[in-house]
Amino acid sequence: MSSETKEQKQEETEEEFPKRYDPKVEEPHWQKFWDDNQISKFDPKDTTRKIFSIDTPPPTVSGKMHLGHAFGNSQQDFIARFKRMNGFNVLQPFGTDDNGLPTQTLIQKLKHVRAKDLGRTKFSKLCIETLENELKPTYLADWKRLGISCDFDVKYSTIDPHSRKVSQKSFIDLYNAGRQYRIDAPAMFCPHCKTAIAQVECEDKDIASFFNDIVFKITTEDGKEEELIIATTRPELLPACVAIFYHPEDKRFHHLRGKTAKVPLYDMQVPILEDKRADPQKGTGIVMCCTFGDQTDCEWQKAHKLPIIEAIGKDGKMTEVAGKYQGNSPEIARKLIIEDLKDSKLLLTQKPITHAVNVHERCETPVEFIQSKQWFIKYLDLKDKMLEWGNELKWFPHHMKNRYDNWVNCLAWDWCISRQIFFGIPFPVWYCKDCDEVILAKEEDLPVDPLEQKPPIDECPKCKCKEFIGEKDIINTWATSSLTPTIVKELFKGEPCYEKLKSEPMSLRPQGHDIISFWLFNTVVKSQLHHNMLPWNDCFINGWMLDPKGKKMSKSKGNVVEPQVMIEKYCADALRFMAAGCSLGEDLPFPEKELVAGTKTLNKIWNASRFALMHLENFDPNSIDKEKIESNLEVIDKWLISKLNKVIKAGTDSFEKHEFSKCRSETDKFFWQVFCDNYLELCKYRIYSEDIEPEKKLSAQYTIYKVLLATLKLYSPFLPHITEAIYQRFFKEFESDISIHISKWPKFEENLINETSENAGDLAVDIVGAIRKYKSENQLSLKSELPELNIDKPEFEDKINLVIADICAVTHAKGVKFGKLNKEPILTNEFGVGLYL
RNA sequence: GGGCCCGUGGUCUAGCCCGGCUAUGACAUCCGCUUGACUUGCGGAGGAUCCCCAGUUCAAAUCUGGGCGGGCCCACCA
Repeated sequence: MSSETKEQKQEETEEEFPKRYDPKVEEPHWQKFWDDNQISKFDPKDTTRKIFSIDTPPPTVSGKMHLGHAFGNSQQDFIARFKRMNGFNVLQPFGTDDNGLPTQTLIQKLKHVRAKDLGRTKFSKLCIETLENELKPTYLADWKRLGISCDFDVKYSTIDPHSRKVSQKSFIDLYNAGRQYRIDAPAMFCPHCKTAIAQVECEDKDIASFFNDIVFKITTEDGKEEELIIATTRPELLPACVAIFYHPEDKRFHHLRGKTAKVPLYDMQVPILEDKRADPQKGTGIVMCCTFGDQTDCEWQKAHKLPIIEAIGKDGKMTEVAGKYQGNSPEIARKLIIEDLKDSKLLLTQKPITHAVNVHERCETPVEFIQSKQWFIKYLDLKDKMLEWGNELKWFPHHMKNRYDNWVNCLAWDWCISRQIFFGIPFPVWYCKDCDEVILAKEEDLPVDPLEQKPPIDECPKCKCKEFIGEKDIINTWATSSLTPTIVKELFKGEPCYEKLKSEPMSLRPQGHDIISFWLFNTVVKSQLHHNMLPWNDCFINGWMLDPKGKKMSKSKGNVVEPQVMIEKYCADALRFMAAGCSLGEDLPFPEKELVAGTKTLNKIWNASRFALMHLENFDPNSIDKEKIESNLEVIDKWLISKLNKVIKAGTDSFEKHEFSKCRSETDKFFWQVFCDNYLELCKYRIYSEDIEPEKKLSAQYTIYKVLLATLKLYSPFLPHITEAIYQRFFKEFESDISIHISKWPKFEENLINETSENAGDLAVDIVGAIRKYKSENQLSLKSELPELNIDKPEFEDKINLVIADICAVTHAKGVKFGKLNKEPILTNEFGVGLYL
């Protein structure tokens, strides 16, 4: 070859396989390629392949992917890609959770409107338009930019007509099954947002307050007055006081049993009762029960059938029972009442305290309990079954099941699903104006909006009245998002895969540990109630991505790390590399240096591939006698292939258990230490030498091809972009698959495990290592030539003879001799081999 | 109050289920080298009472019990 053509050739290679890997160009390029070629397509017509279906967590609106998403979705994607390469028809849908209060709040803020000014219909329209046109496209772009292999054509929104239909049907089915009931009940209520809220929407907040010792008066049998001191933080609830409790074993108060006490400032007598929920240690040991100061008050009301006096109304203000305090907020009323108590000498002391108060997590307003008609799902009777269902699920990691069990064991209420907000899925229900009879929508009419549409009947079946009122409340978002498996499956109605999908649980639910008690739990409950089966076989619980100091990321703390910024600074593969390094379920402070390590790995993969492929120019794996080559492989090649197979085995086994991080670390170790640092060096002399026997060169080329391709495949779920970039540049020509991501996962070939070769190879590597150490300690260049190498273990002669050429080539030794020399060895290696020069 | 997880060189971490050589790797530090893919590289060095105490065992980072420390979930919070 003339020097001119050689240069030309060089340039061509450069262009085809540039010296540097540029993720900013490559990543978007391959993302488009996958889109165009529908690499992540779920095939609904395919009834032969096994389905692997993932109940992907639909992100809530905000329009931007945050690091937690990037982390969790990457991990989910590793599993999806692994399954795809293992021959599964993978269903990885893309949903968004646009339902409910978060959306309502966001849209109000973005559009500077108030939901109640527009009304439900107009406001909902605005929400949906903003979601579809402004927020979702950004979301989708973020997901694609990270290389998540969802089938983006399989999409849903928890507010779209399809989900509305599924959700409303769920309500009707549960109603017909007798599990849906509507009662007047104390429900947690946010006076600020003016809606009922569920237990899970509350959080604790420390608030400064006062313990007020208040005097209740009792008239004893002999006509004398006794004073009863009660400590309370909520004197404004005095008008709603319905009873006084002490602990049954608290002898101090036994004499009061059956008596009544007068409520200060109000002309009311309330009974004095026993209940073991009253704590003798707390306050004065005696407690007043008001409608509804807190959860215990609600329980007492139920247990002792106490009257209900509403002191706080649905507008968040004091009601008429509060007398002169009517119309004030509870906060103001409290101040006024305290003043009046002081004036009447009914307030003994005030002790400042800080106590945790249940507040609505979105607005931090203290939660009140108010009496109203709410829809509940009856499920407290199923606690034992719920525990069984939890046992049937396969948990990764297993200990996360404890949280589920803990939650079930602590359940105290049926599930309140009514919300008094504007944006969401309406109840498919009307009420008869006269008798309040419930009129359900017909299934074929779903989805319906009872505020816009008429009920399916003209007159009430009970009272023959012809007027109906549509339900104004909407269904809480969790009651819909707990239906995601059904929402996804129903998208395929009429497709060949539908029956199969419907008849079995989905394969996997990946999600964070923070929502085990609602999303996971509620999904299990709904799936069992509706379909009598688990929603999925496995659930995979990922941890939280914390800030670099290990604190929770939050906008208010200003410690949010944005994945988009990290992708820009490093690249998507680097971010995914990091996500692949964390073990299951563990929270993890954001390790930015893992992204640096990822970038280095990408560089190493690129360069090693570039080197390897440069020397495979005339190698065509399809026109060689594979069997002949395989039976005549050089020892060091067998050594490498044997080690590769062990990595394939370990990597595949751990991936099957969703322990992808082990697969990454095994691959890392093999690729970097075995393949690059040792093998490529050991085989160089065969590659470069002009006068080497062609078989020996071919053996190296065959090995490089095979091992590099397998390594890329092992890396491909984690690093989809760079592996594709290399596959397309070289391997595609010889392999039939249009993308590495739908090629076959490397197969473990037990017959290629070769302990003899591994021993010999390990010995060679060890001797090379010893020489490198010697040179390093003597500050010699690694290229410096050595005279003959003497090895004092003749029993290794056979083994070393197999790899002698490789050793000499790497250490630049002239040759190797065996036998003891009468001088100190330069060093001794771990095989007890003394080396002499 | 109930439950769960975690505690390993300066920092982060693997190993723990299933006990066994000199405890893994990354980053950082120091010394050296530039081997015809890679200064985003290569070789080497220093650096760990594996939280503490007790027990089981020939043998404990690993198993058991107790303690200390950190975190999370749930409940309570008159």
